[in-house]
Amino acid sequence: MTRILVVDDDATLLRALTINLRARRFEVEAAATGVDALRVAAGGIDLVVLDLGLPDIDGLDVVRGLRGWSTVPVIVLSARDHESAKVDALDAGADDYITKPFGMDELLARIRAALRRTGTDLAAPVVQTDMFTVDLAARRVTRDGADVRLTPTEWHLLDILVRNSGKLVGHHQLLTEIWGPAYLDQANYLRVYVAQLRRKLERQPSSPRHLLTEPGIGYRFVP
Amino acid sequence: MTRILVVDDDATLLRALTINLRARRFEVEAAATGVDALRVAAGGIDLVVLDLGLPDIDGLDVVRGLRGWSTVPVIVLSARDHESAKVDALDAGADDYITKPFGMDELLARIRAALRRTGTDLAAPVVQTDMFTVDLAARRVTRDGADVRLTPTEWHLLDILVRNSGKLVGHHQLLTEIWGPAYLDQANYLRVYVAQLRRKLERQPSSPRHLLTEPGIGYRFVP
DNA sequence: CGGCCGCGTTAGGAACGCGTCAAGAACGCG
DNA sequence: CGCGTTCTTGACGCGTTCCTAACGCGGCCG
Repeated sequence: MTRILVVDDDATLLRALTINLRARRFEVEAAATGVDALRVAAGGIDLVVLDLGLPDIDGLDVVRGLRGWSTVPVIVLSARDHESAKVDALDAGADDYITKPFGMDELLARIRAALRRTGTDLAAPVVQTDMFTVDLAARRVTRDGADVRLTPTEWHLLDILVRNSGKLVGHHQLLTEIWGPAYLDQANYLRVYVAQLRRKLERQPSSPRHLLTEPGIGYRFVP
Repeated sequence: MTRILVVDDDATLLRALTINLRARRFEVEAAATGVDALRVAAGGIDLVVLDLGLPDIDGLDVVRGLRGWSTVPVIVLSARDHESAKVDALDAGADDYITKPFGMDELLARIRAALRRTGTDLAAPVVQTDMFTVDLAARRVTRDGADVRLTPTEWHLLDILVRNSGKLVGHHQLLTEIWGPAYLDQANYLRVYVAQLRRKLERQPSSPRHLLTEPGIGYRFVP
Protein backbone atom coordinates (compact mmCIF):
# COMPACT_ATOMS: atom_id res chain seq x y z
CA MET A 1 0.00 0.00 0.00
CA THR A 2 1.26 3.45 -0.90
CA ARG A 3 1.77 5.70 2.15
CA ILE A 4 1.12 9.42 1.77
CA LEU A 5 1.85 12.05 4.38
CA VAL A 6 -0.44 15.08 4.32
CA VAL A 7 0.75 18.18 6.15
CA ASP A 8 -1.62 21.12 6.68
CA ASP A 9 -2.52 23.33 9.62
CA ASP A 10 -6.01 23.93 8.28
CA ALA A 11 -7.99 21.13 9.91
CA THR A 12 -10.80 21.30 7.37
CA LEU A 13 -8.51 20.96 4.37
CA LEU A 14 -6.49 18.29 6.11
CA ARG A 15 -9.64 16.28 6.66
CA ALA A 16 -10.81 16.74 3.09
CA LEU A 17 -7.46 15.62 1.68
CA THR A 18 -7.29 12.62 3.98
CA ILE A 19 -10.76 11.44 3.05
CA ASN A 20 -10.17 11.89 -0.67
CA LEU A 21 -6.86 10.06 -0.63
CA ARG A 22 -8.19 7.23 1.52
CA ALA A 23 -11.04 6.85 -0.98
CA ARG A 24 -8.35 6.29 -3.62
CA ARG A 25 -6.90 3.46 -1.55
CA PHE A 26 -3.89 5.34 -0.27
CA GLU A 27 -2.66 4.88 3.25
CA VAL A 28 -2.72 8.40 4.72
CA GLU A 29 -0.77 9.89 7.62
CA ALA A 30 -1.76 13.38 8.73
CA ALA A 31 0.30 16.08 10.41
CA ALA A 32 -0.60 19.66 11.36
CA THR A 33 2.85 21.00 12.17
CA GLY A 34 6.30 20.87 10.62
CA VAL A 35 7.79 19.07 13.59
CA ASP A 36 5.09 16.45 13.38
CA ALA A 37 5.60 16.10 9.66
CA LEU A 38 9.31 15.40 9.96
CA ARG A 39 8.70 12.93 12.76
CA VAL A 40 6.06 10.99 10.82
CA ALA A 41 8.06 11.07 7.61
CA ALA A 42 10.89 9.28 9.35
CA GLY A 43 8.57 6.30 9.71
CA GLY A 44 8.67 5.57 6.00
CA ILE A 45 6.54 7.50 3.53
CA ASP A 46 6.14 7.22 -0.24
CA LEU A 47 5.00 10.79 -0.90
CA VAL A 48 4.44 14.06 0.97
CA VAL A 49 1.74 16.65 0.32
CA LEU A 50 2.88 19.76 2.12
CA ASP A 51 1.06 23.02 2.78
CA LEU A 52 3.63 25.78 3.17
CA GLY A 53 1.71 27.78 5.78
CA LEU A 54 2.63 25.98 8.97
CA PRO A 55 2.46 27.41 12.50
CA ASP A 56 5.87 26.30 13.74
CA ILE A 57 8.50 25.83 11.06
CA ASP A 58 8.73 27.51 7.67
CA GLY A 59 7.45 25.11 5.05
CA LEU A 60 10.62 25.43 3.01
CA ASP A 61 12.63 24.31 6.02
CA VAL A 62 10.47 21.21 6.21
CA VAL A 63 11.37 20.47 2.60
CA ARG A 64 15.04 21.03 3.30
CA GLY A 65 14.80 18.90 6.43
CA LEU A 66 13.35 16.05 4.41
CA ARG A 67 15.91 16.41 1.64
CA GLY A 68 18.67 16.03 4.17
CA TRP A 69 18.08 12.30 4.27
CA SER A 70 15.26 11.41 1.91
CA THR A 71 14.40 11.60 -1.78
CA VAL A 72 10.69 11.11 -1.17
CA PRO A 73 8.56 13.13 -3.64
CA VAL A 74 7.19 16.36 -2.12
CA ILE A 75 4.21 18.19 -3.59
CA VAL A 76 3.85 21.67 -2.18
CA LEU A 77 0.52 23.46 -1.69
CA SER A 78 0.48 27.18 -1.25
CA ALA A 79 -1.80 30.19 -1.47
CA ARG A 80 1.08 32.27 -2.78
CA ASP A 81 1.03 32.57 -6.55
CA HIS A 82 4.16 34.65 -6.95
CA GLU A 83 6.72 33.19 -9.24
CA SER A 84 9.54 33.67 -6.77
CA ALA A 85 7.65 31.59 -4.20
CA LYS A 86 7.41 28.72 -6.65
CA VAL A 87 11.06 28.97 -7.60
CA ASP A 88 12.12 29.00 -3.97
CA ALA A 89 10.06 25.95 -3.12
CA LEU A 90 11.17 23.95 -6.14
CA ASP A 91 14.80 24.84 -5.58
CA ALA A 92 14.51 23.91 -1.93
CA GLY A 93 13.81 20.40 -3.12
CA ALA A 94 10.09 20.23 -3.79
CA ASP A 95 8.99 18.17 -6.78
CA ASP A 96 5.84 20.09 -7.61
CA TYR A 97 4.02 23.25 -6.63
CA ILE A 98 0.26 23.71 -6.70
CA THR A 99 -1.46 27.03 -6.04
CA LYS A 100 -4.55 27.20 -3.86
CA PRO A 101 -7.35 26.97 -4.56
CA PHE A 102 -6.73 23.78 -6.49
CA GLY A 103 -8.86 20.96 -7.83
CA MET A 104 -8.70 17.60 -6.17
CA ASP A 105 -8.45 15.86 -9.54
CA GLU A 106 -5.37 17.86 -10.45
CA LEU A 107 -3.71 17.06 -7.15
CA LEU A 108 -4.47 13.38 -7.61
CA ALA A 109 -3.07 13.44 -11.15
CA ARG A 110 0.13 15.09 -9.93
CA ILE A 111 0.39 12.52 -7.15
CA ARG A 112 0.04 9.74 -9.71
CA ALA A 113 2.70 11.36 -11.89
CA ALA A 114 5.11 11.68 -8.96
CA LEU A 115 4.56 8.09 -7.85
CA ARG A 116 4.92 6.83 -11.40
CA ARG A 117 8.40 8.35 -11.53
CA THR A 118 9.59 6.72 -8.34
CA GLY A 119 8.25 3.40 -9.52
CA THR A 120 5.92 3.17 -6.53
CA ASP A 121 3.01 1.86 -8.44
CA LEU A 122 -0.36 2.91 -7.15
CA ALA A 123 -2.29 -0.21 -7.95
CA ALA A 124 -0.89 -3.16 -6.04
CA PRO A 125 1.94 -4.29 -8.30
CA VAL A 126 2.40 -7.50 -6.37
CA VAL A 127 -0.23 -10.10 -5.67
CA GLN A 128 0.32 -12.95 -3.27
CA THR A 129 -1.28 -16.30 -2.72
CA ASP A 130 -0.30 -18.99 -0.26
CA MET A 131 1.44 -20.73 -3.14
CA PHE A 132 3.06 -18.11 -5.37
CA THR A 133 3.73 -14.39 -5.79
CA VAL A 134 3.09 -12.34 -8.92
CA ASP A 135 5.00 -9.08 -9.40
CA LEU A 136 3.26 -7.28 -12.24
CA ALA A 137 5.76 -4.43 -12.48
CA ALA A 138 8.88 -6.58 -12.59
CA ARG A 139 7.17 -9.21 -14.73
CA ARG A 140 8.20 -11.94 -12.33
CA VAL A 141 6.56 -14.88 -10.64
CA THR A 142 8.09 -16.63 -7.65
CA ARG A 143 7.09 -19.87 -6.01
CA ASP A 144 8.79 -21.14 -2.85
CA GLY A 145 11.30 -18.34 -3.24
CA ALA A 146 12.42 -19.50 -6.68
CA ASP A 147 11.59 -17.81 -9.95
CA VAL A 148 9.07 -19.50 -12.19
CA ARG A 149 9.77 -19.34 -15.90
CA LEU A 150 6.75 -18.23 -17.89
CA THR A 151 6.56 -17.94 -21.65
CA PRO A 152 5.29 -14.63 -23.07
CA THR A 153 1.84 -16.04 -23.78
CA GLU A 154 1.57 -17.65 -20.37
CA TRP A 155 2.54 -14.36 -18.79
CA HIS A 156 0.04 -12.44 -20.87
CA LEU A 157 -2.77 -14.69 -19.72
CA LEU A 158 -1.74 -14.58 -16.08
CA ASP A 159 -1.33 -10.82 -16.29
CA ILE A 160 -4.93 -10.31 -17.40
CA LEU A 161 -6.33 -12.65 -14.79
CA VAL A 162 -4.31 -11.11 -11.96
CA ARG A 163 -5.18 -7.56 -12.96
CA ASN A 164 -8.82 -8.57 -12.69
CA SER A 165 -8.11 -10.30 -9.42
CA GLY A 166 -11.22 -11.94 -8.00
CA LYS A 167 -13.28 -10.91 -10.97
CA LEU A 168 -14.56 -13.20 -13.68
CA VAL A 169 -12.89 -12.80 -17.07
CA GLY A 170 -14.82 -14.14 -20.04
CA HIS A 171 -13.45 -16.25 -22.88
CA HIS A 172 -14.26 -13.36 -25.16
CA GLN A 173 -12.00 -10.87 -23.38
CA LEU A 174 -9.12 -13.29 -22.92
CA LEU A 175 -9.07 -14.46 -26.53
CA THR A 176 -9.40 -10.92 -27.86
CA GLU A 177 -6.62 -9.49 -25.72
CA ILE A 178 -4.13 -12.29 -26.26
CA TRP A 179 -4.74 -13.56 -29.78
CA GLY A 180 -7.00 -10.93 -31.32
CA PRO A 181 -10.65 -10.89 -32.38
CA ALA A 182 -10.03 -13.43 -35.15
CA TYR A 183 -9.56 -16.23 -32.63
CA LEU A 184 -12.83 -15.85 -30.77
CA ASP A 185 -13.91 -19.43 -31.47
CA GLN A 186 -10.64 -20.98 -30.33
CA ALA A 187 -11.51 -21.48 -26.68
CA ASN A 188 -9.17 -24.40 -27.04
CA TYR A 189 -6.12 -22.20 -26.68
CA LEU A 190 -7.31 -21.02 -23.31
CA ARG A 191 -7.56 -24.54 -21.97
CA VAL A 192 -4.03 -25.32 -23.07
CA TYR A 193 -2.45 -22.28 -21.49
CA VAL A 194 -4.54 -22.32 -18.35
CA ALA A 195 -3.47 -25.91 -17.89
CA GLN A 196 0.18 -24.94 -18.30
CA LEU A 197 -0.18 -22.15 -15.78
CA ARG A 198 -1.82 -24.48 -13.31
CA ARG A 199 0.94 -27.02 -13.78
CA LYS A 200 3.54 -24.38 -13.00
CA LEU A 201 1.74 -22.56 -10.21
CA GLU A 202 -0.87 -24.71 -8.47
CA ARG A 203 -0.01 -27.25 -5.82
CA GLN A 204 -2.53 -29.66 -7.29
CA PRO A 205 -3.06 -28.72 -10.94
CA SER A 206 -6.00 -31.09 -11.17
CA SER A 207 -7.93 -29.29 -8.43
CA PRO A 208 -6.87 -25.65 -8.75
CA ARG A 209 -7.35 -23.25 -5.87
CA HIS A 210 -6.37 -19.95 -7.51
CA LEU A 211 -6.92 -20.29 -11.25
CA LEU A 212 -10.56 -21.31 -11.34
CA THR A 213 -12.78 -22.32 -14.22
CA GLU A 214 -16.21 -20.81 -14.63
CA PRO A 215 -17.80 -23.37 -16.91
CA GLY A 216 -19.16 -21.94 -20.09
CA ILE A 217 -18.09 -18.39 -19.23
CA GLY A 218 -14.42 -17.93 -18.52
CA TYR A 219 -11.77 -18.01 -15.80
CA ARG A 220 -11.15 -16.29 -12.51
CA PHE A 221 -8.07 -15.68 -10.38
CA VAL A 222 -8.49 -15.61 -6.60
CA PRO A 223 -5.64 -14.84 -4.15
CA MET B 1 25.99 18.57 -21.07
CA THR B 2 22.28 18.30 -20.43
CA ARG B 3 20.28 18.07 -23.64
CA ILE B 4 16.81 19.61 -23.69
CA LEU B 5 14.30 19.24 -26.51
CA VAL B 6 11.92 22.18 -26.93
CA VAL B 7 8.77 21.58 -28.98
CA ASP B 8 6.56 24.50 -29.99
CA ASP B 9 4.91 25.59 -33.20
CA ASP B 10 5.05 29.25 -32.21
CA ALA B 11 8.37 30.37 -33.70
CA THR B 12 8.67 33.37 -31.40
CA LEU B 13 8.18 31.37 -28.23
CA LEU B 14 10.43 28.62 -29.52
CA ARG B 15 13.18 31.15 -30.09
CA ALA B 16 12.72 32.73 -26.69
CA LEU B 17 12.86 29.38 -24.94
CA THR B 18 15.90 28.28 -26.87
CA ILE B 19 17.84 31.44 -26.11
CA ASN B 20 16.94 31.35 -22.44
CA LEU B 21 17.91 27.73 -22.02
CA ARG B 22 21.15 28.15 -23.96
CA ALA B 23 22.00 31.04 -21.67
CA ARG B 24 21.68 28.60 -18.77
CA ARG B 25 24.21 26.33 -20.42
CA PHE B 26 21.78 23.72 -21.63
CA GLU B 27 22.22 22.05 -24.99
CA VAL B 28 18.97 22.78 -26.82
CA GLU B 29 17.29 20.94 -29.69
CA ALA B 30 14.25 22.61 -31.24
CA ALA B 31 11.26 21.09 -33.01
CA ALA B 32 8.10 22.69 -34.39
CA THR B 33 6.04 19.57 -35.07
CA GLY B 34 5.21 16.38 -33.24
CA VAL B 35 6.84 14.19 -35.87
CA ASP B 36 10.02 16.21 -35.62
CA ALA B 37 9.90 16.01 -31.85
CA LEU B 38 9.70 12.23 -31.79
CA ARG B 39 12.48 11.95 -34.36
CA VAL B 40 14.83 14.23 -32.46
CA ALA B 41 14.01 12.63 -29.13
CA ALA B 42 15.20 9.30 -30.46
CA GLY B 43 18.66 10.82 -30.68
CA GLY B 44 19.00 10.95 -26.92
CA ILE B 45 17.48 13.70 -24.83
CA ASP B 46 17.54 14.41 -21.09
CA LEU B 47 14.32 16.44 -20.88
CA VAL B 48 11.45 17.55 -23.13
CA VAL B 49 9.55 20.84 -22.95
CA LEU B 50 6.41 20.28 -24.98
CA ASP B 51 3.75 22.73 -26.11
CA LEU B 52 0.49 20.84 -26.58
CA GLY B 53 -0.75 22.93 -29.52
CA LEU B 54 1.05 21.30 -32.43
CA PRO B 55 0.04 21.46 -36.09
CA ASP B 56 0.38 17.77 -36.94
CA ILE B 57 -0.05 15.36 -34.03
CA ASP B 58 -2.04 15.86 -30.85
CA GLY B 59 0.38 16.81 -28.09
CA LEU B 60 -0.85 14.01 -25.86
CA ASP B 61 -0.03 11.50 -28.57
CA VAL B 62 3.51 12.85 -28.61
CA VAL B 63 3.73 12.17 -24.89
CA ARG B 64 2.35 8.67 -25.35
CA GLY B 65 4.71 8.09 -28.27
CA LEU B 66 7.66 9.00 -26.07
CA ARG B 67 6.45 6.91 -23.18
CA GLY B 68 6.37 3.91 -25.44
CA TRP B 69 10.11 3.58 -25.16
CA SER B 70 11.49 6.33 -22.96
CA THR B 71 11.22 7.58 -19.41
CA VAL B 72 12.60 11.02 -20.22
CA PRO B 73 10.97 13.80 -18.15
CA VAL B 74 8.32 15.74 -20.09
CA ILE B 75 7.15 19.21 -19.05
CA VAL B 76 3.98 20.21 -20.83
CA LEU B 77 3.10 23.80 -21.74
CA SER B 78 -0.46 24.67 -22.60
CA ALA B 79 -2.83 27.58 -22.84
CA ARG B 80 -5.66 25.43 -21.54
CA ASP B 81 -6.20 25.93 -17.82
CA HIS B 82 -9.02 23.43 -17.39
CA GLU B 83 -8.41 20.83 -14.76
CA SER B 84 -9.34 17.95 -17.05
CA ALA B 85 -6.68 19.03 -19.55
CA LYS B 86 -4.05 18.85 -16.82
CA VAL B 87 -5.25 15.48 -15.62
CA ASP B 88 -5.25 14.09 -19.15
CA ALA B 89 -1.73 15.28 -19.84
CA LEU B 90 -0.30 14.04 -16.55
CA ASP B 91 -2.00 10.67 -16.89
CA ALA B 92 -0.74 10.38 -20.45
CA GLY B 93 2.75 10.36 -18.97
CA ALA B 94 3.74 14.00 -18.58
CA ASP B 95 5.75 14.91 -15.50
CA ASP B 96 4.59 18.49 -15.11
CA TYR B 97 2.05 20.89 -16.58
CA ILE B 98 2.50 24.64 -16.85
CA THR B 99 -0.23 27.00 -17.98
CA LYS B 100 0.53 29.80 -20.40
CA PRO B 101 1.35 32.54 -19.90
CA PHE B 102 4.13 31.40 -17.61
CA GLY B 103 7.25 32.93 -16.14
CA MET B 104 10.61 31.83 -17.45
CA ASP B 105 11.94 31.54 -13.91
CA GLU B 106 9.20 29.11 -12.97
CA LEU B 107 9.84 26.99 -16.03
CA LEU B 108 13.54 26.91 -15.25
CA ALA B 109 12.86 25.94 -11.65
CA ARG B 110 10.59 23.11 -12.78
CA ILE B 111 13.24 21.97 -15.23
CA ARG B 112 15.81 21.93 -12.44
CA ALA B 113 13.41 19.95 -10.24
CA ALA B 114 12.76 17.41 -12.98
CA LEU B 115 16.45 16.99 -13.75
CA ARG B 116 17.28 16.69 -10.08
CA ARG B 117 14.93 13.71 -9.85
CA THR B 118 16.44 11.83 -12.75
CA GLY B 119 19.87 12.38 -11.29
CA THR B 120 21.13 13.66 -14.64
CA ASP B 121 23.22 16.26 -12.92
CA LEU B 122 24.69 14.13 -10.16
CA ALA B 123 24.04 10.43 -9.43
CA ALA B 124 26.45 7.59 -8.94
CA PRO B 125 28.26 7.37 -12.26
CA VAL B 126 30.12 4.18 -11.41
CA VAL B 127 28.67 0.69 -11.21
CA GLN B 128 30.56 -2.39 -10.12
CA THR B 129 30.13 -6.09 -10.56
CA ASP B 130 32.37 -8.90 -9.41
CA MET B 131 33.75 -9.03 -12.93
CA PHE B 132 33.99 -5.48 -14.28
CA THR B 133 33.49 -1.80 -13.43
CA VAL B 134 31.54 0.72 -15.47
CA ASP B 135 32.25 4.43 -15.06
CA LEU B 136 29.39 6.20 -16.81
CA ALA B 137 30.83 9.68 -16.43
CA ALA B 138 34.31 8.82 -17.66
CA ARG B 139 32.95 6.48 -20.33
CA ARG B 140 35.29 3.74 -19.20
CA VAL B 141 35.01 0.07 -18.47
CA THR B 142 37.70 -1.82 -16.59
CA ARG B 143 38.09 -5.54 -16.10
CA ASP B 144 40.81 -7.02 -13.88
CA GLY B 145 42.27 -3.55 -13.62
CA ALA B 146 42.74 -3.19 -17.37
CA ASP B 147 40.67 -1.01 -19.66
CA VAL B 148 38.22 -2.70 -21.98
CA ARG B 149 37.90 -1.24 -25.45
CA LEU B 150 34.27 -0.67 -26.44
CA THR B 151 33.05 0.62 -29.78
CA PRO B 152 30.60 3.57 -29.70
CA THR B 153 27.58 1.35 -30.33
CA GLU B 154 28.66 -1.17 -27.72
CA TRP B 155 29.05 1.63 -25.23
CA HIS B 156 25.69 3.11 -26.06
CA LEU B 157 24.00 -0.20 -25.40
CA LEU B 158 25.86 -0.83 -22.16
CA ASP B 159 25.13 2.73 -21.05
CA ILE B 160 21.38 2.28 -21.37
CA LEU B 161 21.39 -1.08 -19.63
CA VAL B 162 23.53 0.14 -16.75
CA ARG B 163 21.49 3.30 -16.26
CA ASN B 164 18.47 1.05 -15.85
CA SER B 165 20.39 -1.25 -13.57
CA GLY B 166 18.30 -4.16 -12.42
CA LYS B 167 15.36 -3.09 -14.50
CA LEU B 168 14.20 -4.73 -17.65
CA VAL B 169 14.76 -2.78 -20.85
CA GLY B 170 12.58 -3.73 -23.79
CA HIS B 171 13.72 -4.31 -27.36
CA HIS B 172 11.62 -1.31 -28.27
CA GLN B 173 13.48 1.12 -26.08
CA LEU B 174 16.94 -0.18 -26.95
CA LEU B 175 16.39 -0.12 -30.69
CA THR B 176 14.77 3.31 -30.62
CA GLU B 177 17.46 4.91 -28.51
CA ILE B 178 20.42 3.41 -30.33
CA TRP B 179 19.35 3.15 -33.97
CA GLY B 180 16.12 5.16 -34.12
CA PRO B 181 12.47 4.23 -34.58
CA ALA B 182 13.04 3.01 -38.15
CA TYR B 183 14.94 -0.05 -36.89
CA LEU B 184 12.24 -1.42 -34.60
CA ASP B 185 12.11 -4.75 -36.43
CA GLN B 186 15.88 -5.30 -36.40
CA ALA B 187 16.11 -7.18 -33.13
CA ASN B 188 19.04 -8.82 -34.87
CA TYR B 189 21.32 -5.92 -34.09
CA LEU B 190 20.67 -6.32 -30.40
CA ARG B 191 21.78 -9.93 -30.44
CA VAL B 192 24.99 -9.06 -32.22
CA TYR B 193 25.99 -6.30 -29.83
CA VAL B 194 24.82 -8.00 -26.68
CA ALA B 195 26.93 -10.97 -27.73
CA GLN B 196 29.92 -8.71 -28.25
CA LEU B 197 29.46 -7.09 -24.86
CA ARG B 198 29.19 -10.48 -23.22
CA ARG B 199 32.34 -11.66 -24.96
CA LYS B 200 34.21 -8.65 -23.64
CA LEU B 201 32.74 -8.48 -20.16
CA GLU B 202 31.35 -11.79 -18.98
CA ARG B 203 33.50 -14.54 -17.58
CA GLN B 204 31.45 -17.12 -19.43
CA PRO B 205 29.82 -15.38 -22.40
CA SER B 206 27.68 -18.44 -23.06
CA SER B 207 26.07 -18.31 -19.61
CA PRO B 208 26.00 -14.61 -18.73
CA ARG B 209 25.59 -13.50 -15.13
CA HIS B 210 25.18 -9.75 -15.59
CA LEU B 211 23.80 -9.12 -19.06
CA LEU B 212 20.69 -11.26 -19.01
CA THR B 213 18.19 -12.08 -21.72
CA GLU B 214 14.48 -11.86 -21.05
CA PRO B 215 13.15 -13.96 -23.90
CA GLY B 216 10.69 -12.18 -26.09
CA ILE B 217 10.93 -8.96 -24.11
CA GLY B 218 14.37 -7.47 -23.82
CA TYR B 219 17.55 -7.44 -21.73
CA ARG B 220 18.49 -6.66 -18.17
CA PHE B 221 21.73 -5.68 -16.42
CA VAL B 222 22.26 -6.89 -12.87
CA PRO B 223 25.31 -5.94 -10.73
C1' DC C 1 -29.37 -45.42 -21.24
C1' DG C 2 -26.81 -43.15 -24.88
C1' DG C 3 -25.31 -39.17 -27.30
C1' DC C 4 -23.50 -34.54 -27.01
C1' DC C 5 -20.94 -30.80 -25.29
C1' DG C 6 -17.43 -28.55 -22.63
C1' DC C 7 -13.23 -29.10 -20.16
C1' DG C 8 -8.56 -30.98 -19.13
C1' DT C 9 -4.58 -33.24 -20.86
C1' DT C 10 -1.08 -34.72 -23.96
C1' DA C 11 2.02 -34.73 -27.81
C1' DG C 12 4.33 -33.59 -32.04
C1' DG C 13 5.46 -30.64 -35.88
C1' DA C 14 5.86 -25.82 -37.23
C1' DA C 15 7.40 -21.39 -36.31
C1' DC C 16 9.98 -18.28 -33.89
C1' DG C 17 13.67 -16.16 -31.05
C1' DC C 18 18.26 -16.30 -29.68
C1' DG C 19 23.30 -16.85 -30.03
C1' DT C 20 27.03 -17.27 -33.11
C1' DC C 21 29.90 -16.55 -36.99
C1' DA C 22 31.67 -14.42 -41.00
C1' DA C 23 32.13 -11.35 -44.81
C1' DG C 24 31.34 -7.13 -47.22
C1' DA C 25 30.42 -2.07 -46.73
C1' DA C 26 31.17 2.16 -44.56
C1' DC C 27 33.81 4.97 -41.83
C1' DG C 28 37.73 7.42 -39.71
C1' DC C 29 42.51 8.37 -39.46
C1' DG C 30 47.03 8.98 -40.75
C1' DC D 1 45.15 6.95 -50.83
C1' DG D 2 45.64 2.90 -47.84
C1' DC D 3 44.81 0.75 -43.55
C1' DG D 4 42.38 -0.66 -39.47
C1' DT D 5 38.23 -0.33 -37.04
C1' DT D 6 33.38 -0.45 -36.79
C1' DC D 7 28.91 -1.28 -38.52
C1' DT D 8 25.68 -3.82 -41.13
C1' DT D 9 23.72 -7.85 -42.96
C1' DG D 10 22.85 -12.58 -44.01
C1' DA D 11 23.08 -17.46 -42.82
C1' DC D 12 23.08 -21.36 -39.72
C1' DG D 13 22.05 -24.35 -35.68
C1' DC D 14 19.73 -24.90 -31.60
C1' DG D 15 16.43 -24.62 -28.10
C1' DT D 16 12.07 -22.81 -26.84
C1' DT D 17 7.48 -21.62 -27.65
C1' DC D 18 3.32 -21.83 -30.18
C1' DC D 19 -0.26 -23.92 -32.63
C1' DT D 20 -3.20 -27.71 -33.54
C1' DA D 21 -5.40 -32.02 -33.30
C1' DA D 22 -6.70 -35.94 -30.84
C1' DC D 23 -8.24 -38.44 -26.77
C1' DG D 24 -10.48 -39.20 -22.22
C1' DC D 25 -13.56 -37.78 -18.82
C1' DG D 26 -17.73 -36.09 -16.64
C1' DG D 27 -22.10 -33.77 -16.61
C1' DC D 28 -26.44 -32.68 -18.87
C1' DC D 29 -30.41 -33.75 -21.45
C1' DG D 30 -33.30 -36.14 -24.42
